[in-house]
Amino acid sequence: MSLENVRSFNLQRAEGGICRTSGMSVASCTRCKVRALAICDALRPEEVNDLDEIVRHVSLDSRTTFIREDDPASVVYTISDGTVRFYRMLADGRRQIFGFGMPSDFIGLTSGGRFTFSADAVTDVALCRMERGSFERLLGEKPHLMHRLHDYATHELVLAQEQMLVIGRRTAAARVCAFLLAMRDRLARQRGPSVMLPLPMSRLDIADYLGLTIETVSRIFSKLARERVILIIPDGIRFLDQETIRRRAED
Amino acid sequence: MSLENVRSFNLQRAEGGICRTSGMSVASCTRCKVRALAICDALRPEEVNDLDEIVRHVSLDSRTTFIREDDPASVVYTISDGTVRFYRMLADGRRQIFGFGMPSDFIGLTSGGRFTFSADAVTDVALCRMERGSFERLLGEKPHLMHRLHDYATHELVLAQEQMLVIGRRTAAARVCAFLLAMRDRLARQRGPSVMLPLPMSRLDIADYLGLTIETVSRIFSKLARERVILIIPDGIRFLDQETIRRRAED
DNA sequence: CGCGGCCTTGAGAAATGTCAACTTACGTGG
DNA sequence: CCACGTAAGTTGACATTTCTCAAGGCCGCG
Repeated sequence: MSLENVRSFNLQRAEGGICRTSGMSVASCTRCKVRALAICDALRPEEVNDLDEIVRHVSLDSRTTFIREDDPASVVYTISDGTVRFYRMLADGRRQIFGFGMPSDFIGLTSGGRFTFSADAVTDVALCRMERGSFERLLGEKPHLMHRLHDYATHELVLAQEQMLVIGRRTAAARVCAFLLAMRDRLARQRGPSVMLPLPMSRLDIADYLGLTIETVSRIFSKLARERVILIIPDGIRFLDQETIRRRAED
Repeated sequence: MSLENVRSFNLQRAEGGICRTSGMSVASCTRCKVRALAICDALRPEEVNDLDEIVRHVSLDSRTTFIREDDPASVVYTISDGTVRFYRMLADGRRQIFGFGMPSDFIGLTSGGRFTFSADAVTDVALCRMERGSFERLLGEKPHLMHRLHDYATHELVLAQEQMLVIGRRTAAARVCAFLLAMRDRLARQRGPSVMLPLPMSRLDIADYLGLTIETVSRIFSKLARERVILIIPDGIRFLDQETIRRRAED
């Protein structure tokens, strides 16, 4: 391991902790395209107005860091568009990405009043921002929302445990294949099944999610492409032989 | 990686899914020693009777498997005594332990109606068992309990992410040191600080928790002992130089 | 006293990381 | 529109960590 693991992440800084508000941001939750998948779905149509009261729609440029580890967790978000990465870093620059947030994902499960992770926009991103106080008041009034949030947290826990298994006990090639399948399944739930898989995150992001180096990830992508299991296209891949990927994900 | 990763885990089987009921099992939640640390603490003293109505106290011999992956998640538990391991296994015998359950821990955060992990008693164990239906009814009646459970789930998620960082980005020695410190802190919350750390789980369990092999864990324990950083004692260790362990946990 | 389970240690193998060079893609300014 | 500069990705050669396999030690229990 190199002593100083210096890497340039080339990040923007979100001004004053809040991000520029986009022109699109006045849209109402009523017309939200991802509501059915988000925790907001727990509210009945007539309750959605209560959401509009506390939501501020914000847009972030790609590479913007909008949550920093140890920040007071005074806001929560729902992602309405784009991809986000959640991570922690070690003093020497090593980074572990905990997951990628996609539209409908909730951001704000924290313990002890502070964020235990940082978050950046991987692509341009649109978020619904709520003050934590307002959100918790709403939770108190709407048991269904509380219940839905708890289900979400539990699901995230199951995913985190699955990822522990992937990182702790699978070979490098299996991790990459498991990642591709998990991303495909996630996207399918949003937009239906497809052999095209957009991958907005970089190889370095994938490496830091899987506990590998960028070179190892790159070699495995190349090998899969050479064997005609996937086709590498700009910002994504196309699945050519899903059965082989499924098999490799087990190793 | 060996093709067949055969290991003998030497397990008992819990009869009929339920375990022998011990003589001690009639004790009431009112006198429970771990209630203050468990989610039950969310209930006011006069509400604890509602718990007694739905709790069955059960005892398990060490090595008993009492939850199997994919079982319908029809019960939940709180651990009142002993140590439990939670894990998933791959087809070839590789195992990832997600965590060790200790007194006051809740068991039953599941998504989709089935357990996504297995659980064994590491030591003899005492559990409070509740039918999931009864427990969820209670949750519905007691918003404070629901809130407390959600906090518990969120905390578990934060711990799982921390463990992802440990497994994905730390060296073998750092993983072992981080494990020792985490176990110490956890025990300290229960019984106050101590330089004595009992380790009821085997080296194999520790290896499967840290994504390492038993040999690697053993070598690191030996090295720490040779350097007088820890003292290895039967079923545990004694900390001799905590500063060094803290430093090593960062590598 | 002997057996089985767990732990330890050593030697060599394998997987993955490191370092360095090179290619490709893309946006910007001349 | 081209040329350049930068960031991202790829590939090769070599280093290192961790794993694998094998042997032996320790200890509690029948």
